[in-house]
Amino acid sequence: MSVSFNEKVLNIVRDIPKGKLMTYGEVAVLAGRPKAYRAVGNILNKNYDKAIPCHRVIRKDGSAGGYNCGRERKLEILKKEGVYPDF
DNA sequence: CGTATGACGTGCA
DNA sequence: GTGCACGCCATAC
Repeated sequence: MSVSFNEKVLNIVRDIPKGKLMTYGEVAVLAGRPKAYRAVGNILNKNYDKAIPCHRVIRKDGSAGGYNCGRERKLEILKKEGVYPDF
């Protein structure tokens, strides 16, 4: 394994285009571990990077979940992006 | 190494 | 629709 699951997740999340929403499950699948959605959240939580739009990663329910910078901030950004999860 | 925790997901009452 | 329990993976202690 040249790359760790952690790097893959961060890479995928970082590659999320503006106005696009992704769920932890989707990211986990693209990372190669469809059942590691738990780990995906943990990785983002501990490895939150400024270049990574983790605010574009939400739950399957459409809920924002959480955000290191503040859950409200996440919703604010999503709303600004025009991708507000109004499910 | 084993237990506990966490930005989750699904199932059942 | 809401709440609780179980399962899954990675990290921390």
